[in-house]
Amino acid sequence: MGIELHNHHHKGVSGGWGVAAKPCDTCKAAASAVFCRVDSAFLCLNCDARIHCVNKHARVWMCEVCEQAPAAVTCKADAAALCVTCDNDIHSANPLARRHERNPVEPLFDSADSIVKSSALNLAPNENGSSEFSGACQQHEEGGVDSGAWLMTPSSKLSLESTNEMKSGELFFSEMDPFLDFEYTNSYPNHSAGMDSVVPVQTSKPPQIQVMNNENCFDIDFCRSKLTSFSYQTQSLSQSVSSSDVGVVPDGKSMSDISYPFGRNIAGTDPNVPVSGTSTNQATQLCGLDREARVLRYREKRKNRKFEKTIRYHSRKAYAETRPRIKGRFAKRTEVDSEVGRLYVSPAAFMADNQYGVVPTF
DNA sequence: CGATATTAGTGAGCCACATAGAGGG
DNA sequence: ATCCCTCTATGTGGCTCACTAATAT
Repeated sequence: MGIELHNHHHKGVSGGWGVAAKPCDTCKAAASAVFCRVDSAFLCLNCDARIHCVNKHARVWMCEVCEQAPAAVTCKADAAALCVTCDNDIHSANPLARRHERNPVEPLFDSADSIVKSSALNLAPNENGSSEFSGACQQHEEGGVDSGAWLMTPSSKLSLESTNEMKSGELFFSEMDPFLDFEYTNSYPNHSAGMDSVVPVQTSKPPQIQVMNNENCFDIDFCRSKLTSFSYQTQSLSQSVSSSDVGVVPDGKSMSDISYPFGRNIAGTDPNVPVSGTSTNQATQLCGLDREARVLRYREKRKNRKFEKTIRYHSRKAYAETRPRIKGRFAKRTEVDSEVGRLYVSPAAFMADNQYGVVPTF
């Protein structure tokens, strides 16, 4: 059941820009959630649980963007696990993206399904009717240290979002790229540094991070600790929205977990997983094609967004780079300069070397 | 703790000239 | 309709300077 919905959303929204998520190599029906390195197989949660209940091979989550390849890194700013291709694609788009802090993804050895479920369990309301997460949130808001929200797994992120929505009714815009679309007023400790908050300074090591080996690889605890240690200031989110995109994706009725397919299982779609309340179910049902289209449009827009200077005419760039300057300003080219310039580098040759469109002028 | 000085960061503007594109013949 | 020519606006990178913010005294 959960897998079916999972798959549905893979194809509809998060499934790699219209491309269906990679199917499970075993059942061929559900979308793969993890990749087993030992077996070289893509597995859905159910098959993974069945196969790896005994043989606990090292597996990794699927890339959250393309869902076609195993994740290779986790991006702190995007709060996502990405494959090598998507990582290169996304984080080479602009200087801001390049500054995103990424860490090698660490394999999981427990059943992915159990991890998902344990995440949900940790989100179950306690006696006070609030989840552990909300407590962590509260602690954070009371002066706690940002404990690395970016380290959440897809499932835990979703759980967090849905729980948060259930609790406060506020939107949780995890889908948004916070550093590009919002003005966070205080979401991160070092926000005063402006865009430098892209790579937040960690004054204290997040509890869910464990140094695994001498290769500076972090063990991202995909199980439970991330949920309880995670903290986020939803208030700052809801109050600091400034982008026109904001009104596009989260509609206040549905979950904002489109990019976190694994989490759907715990969002009320898996009968085996306890979910606090029915609002998430209702919210899921309210996910319409319109919203999916909006989300898709947003993600495409975000993916293609570039903040660096766009060179429209490479030929002009080539000329500008070869032109003589005086204190940075373009200077008149003397005959000597012209000769030197031609001998030194011909813009046409430069463009030809760089495979630009050449407009011969010499 | 407030005032002043210093440092750091940011963005607009300038320059010459090849070229894209519009317009006319 | 097509081609050719002329003219104009555009875009290009490195540097300076003015301004603001942050930090130090």
